[in-house]
Amino acid sequence: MYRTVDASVMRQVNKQTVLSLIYQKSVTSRVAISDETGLNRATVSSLVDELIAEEFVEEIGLGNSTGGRKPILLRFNARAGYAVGIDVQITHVTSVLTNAARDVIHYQRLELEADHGHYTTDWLLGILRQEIQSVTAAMPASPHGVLGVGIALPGLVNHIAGHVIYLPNLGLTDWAIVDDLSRWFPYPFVVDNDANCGAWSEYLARRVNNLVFLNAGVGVGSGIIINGALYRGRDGIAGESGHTTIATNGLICSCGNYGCWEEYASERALARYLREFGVEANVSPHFLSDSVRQAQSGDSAYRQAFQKLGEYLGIGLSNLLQVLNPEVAYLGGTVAEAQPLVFSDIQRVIRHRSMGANKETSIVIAEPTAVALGAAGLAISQTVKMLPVPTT
Amino acid sequence: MYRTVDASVMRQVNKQTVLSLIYQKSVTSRVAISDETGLNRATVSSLVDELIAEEFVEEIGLGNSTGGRKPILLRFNARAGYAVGIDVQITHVTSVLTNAARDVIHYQRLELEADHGHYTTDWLLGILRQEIQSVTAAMPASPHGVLGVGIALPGLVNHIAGHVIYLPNLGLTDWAIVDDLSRWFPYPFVVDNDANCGAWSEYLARRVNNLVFLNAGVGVGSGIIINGALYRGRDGIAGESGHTTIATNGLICSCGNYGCWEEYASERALARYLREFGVEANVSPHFLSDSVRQAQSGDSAYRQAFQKLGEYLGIGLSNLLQVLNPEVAYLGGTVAEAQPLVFSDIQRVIRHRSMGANKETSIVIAEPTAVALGAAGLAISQTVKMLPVPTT
DNA sequence: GGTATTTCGTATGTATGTTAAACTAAATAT
DNA sequence: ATATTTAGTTTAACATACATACGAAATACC
Repeated sequence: MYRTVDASVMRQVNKQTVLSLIYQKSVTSRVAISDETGLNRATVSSLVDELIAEEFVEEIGLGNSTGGRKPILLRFNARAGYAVGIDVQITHVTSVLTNAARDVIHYQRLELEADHGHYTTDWLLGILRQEIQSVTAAMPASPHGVLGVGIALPGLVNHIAGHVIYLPNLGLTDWAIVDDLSRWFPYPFVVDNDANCGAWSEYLARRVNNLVFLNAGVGVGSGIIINGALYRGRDGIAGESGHTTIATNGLICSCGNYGCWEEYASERALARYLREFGVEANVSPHFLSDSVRQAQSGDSAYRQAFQKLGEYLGIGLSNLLQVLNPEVAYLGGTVAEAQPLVFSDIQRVIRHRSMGANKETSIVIAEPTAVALGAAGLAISQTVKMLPVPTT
Repeated sequence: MYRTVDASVMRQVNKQTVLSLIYQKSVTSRVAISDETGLNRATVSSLVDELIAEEFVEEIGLGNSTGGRKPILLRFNARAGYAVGIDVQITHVTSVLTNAARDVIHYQRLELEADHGHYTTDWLLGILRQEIQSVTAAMPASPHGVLGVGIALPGLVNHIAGHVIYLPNLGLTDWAIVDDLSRWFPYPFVVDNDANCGAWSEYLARRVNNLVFLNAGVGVGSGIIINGALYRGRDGIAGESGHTTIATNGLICSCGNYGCWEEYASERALARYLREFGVEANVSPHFLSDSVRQAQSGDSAYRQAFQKLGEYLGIGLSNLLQVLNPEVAYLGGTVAEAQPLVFSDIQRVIRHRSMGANKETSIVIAEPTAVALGAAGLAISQTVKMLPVPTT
């Protein structure tokens, strides 16, 4: 409840500051850390010594002198441990193995049967087990081993309890997923919403303190970073921007509401636009990439459908910018693959619909692995307590 | 940049914790503080002694014993100093004088000429000077005197520089308001957006860590509290929810965009609905309260217009809930006066359009003085550094 | 009524941790 | 060769919270 500070908290905070700094920089030195943080050089020395003893930091030789003793270069020990990140989407599962510095060591993608029909927790548990097994097989030996396994899911998740609340596209509810996985593996597990994972990934990579990560695929959701921490809201369901109204009397949505953004800016929306232009279209594992190819080969129905998608992405993004005034907005999910076809329309609509400084907000396309990487990053952050903490 | 902790920061944080606790509680004691915070009793004693010396805390006698020595009761010294809060709206100006505990000592309201036409900074400066003068005349003597003057403005404000960026309804831009006021008074000044002030007021009153304050009057804006601090975004313009799209091809808004929420859920919108129902109507100082009276006297055009207003308030509020998942949403501004006429429609729409737990978010009607009180609260928080800080 | 017990608050000594300053180490500059 | 500069360590001083003991002042109980 009340946060008080004693000597040990003081040291912990300072140690976290030092490790975070080393984590961000590729290389640095004790004096450089002292200069940047304002901590006394003696304090930095003592903290760094501890971090070296814990094998989270390593000395990698001497740097260049500028007229005096050469600094001992310090680096975050990327090989301190490894983490697994798994991004579960309705059409495919992306898994990564990263080292502690979040470099991707191994990547794999599994297509899911589009017509599988009904999904069960057992079925998904089996897939996750297999993914964890095959990904960790690629892991080298290390002092800390598996720092954690992060799982990104498309829907509502109680990240504290490690429970699935509701995954609309998979039709799964109330599942103690972390408990089930813990029966099979001795690793620390983390589950979170996919957009939250994406947001955390971008935060760790660029340290933008206030950002929005839009995950647009079959559905649309967003992750929000505020003051360098994930913002989850009262019930952990903040960022459900896919189900905000952008057309008061618009199309009915799967959630029962009318005019939800998701109905206008998702893969499902793209398929509908295509049908409106006379093209037979339905969401499937390669639907989006196939459509991008069609559009790029010059098919005008496809081009127009993507243009419409871009405009609606712009409308909803503009709404997010107006409410949150973030430093950067990231566009991730499968829709990000359509960047060349939608980006200019997104930008145009934002410039038209946003006010003042929001017009200039940079919109950045995220890598396809962002969500899986973020899940791994969450797992690392949770285990290595001295790195940035996702929740305040 | 980097937050480090030494002994003095440690003490400062703990002192802030102690004073914040005393500020919230009506009365408490040293041991109770120790129990609640976990701080050692000796530490609490020492911190409380300092706070008493600074006259921010006072001992008010002995409490009841439960079988031992009676506790010395402690209380925040409400008479430590006073603060002024001024809420500037297009139709009226509300000013309050509060003591350090934010009890209202004096209140006054000034109607503004609706047909004044063109507003100037000199004109507004004159009004503010007069308000400050007459409000501080009611101020008793105190150890800290005027802790600060807070001014809430309807529009974009750079609260750090103390500059007005743009007040759309008043047509004022680029005004170093704090500099101008500082030439006339030796008080610490704070300016902020009106909705931010309202949000801060509700936070101080109830300590809800994540909330949204909707200020709906002639225009619509919102203030956002996240993790117990005002969230302002990159450029200090977060919360411009009045200019989010709720109707893609809707009415043109003063901002140039189409389908802004503000065009559907403000006093201007109410006037339009009334005209649609055949009633001659325009925004003026008493337009809203007059309309409420008309509706309550049974006029069906007015009732229907308010119902429509309620529905659209619900749509936009639902969007805010979906994105921010706050603990509570507060409805302030003049539109709050219409509570009996709009509340059930707001609730109904939210229950229909929001997902899961957001359906149950409590919507609370704010007092008409909330914004002015919040401006005073910001001024106090800025001066008395040991109270909750509005920005992290 | 006297004594034990409980609770509040303070005084004292200790532990922890940061800082300042002196010092050592090791480089470059002259 | 010597002076100067920069990196990192050692040492003593200082600040602060904490544990413990203690005194103050009430209630509970015989």
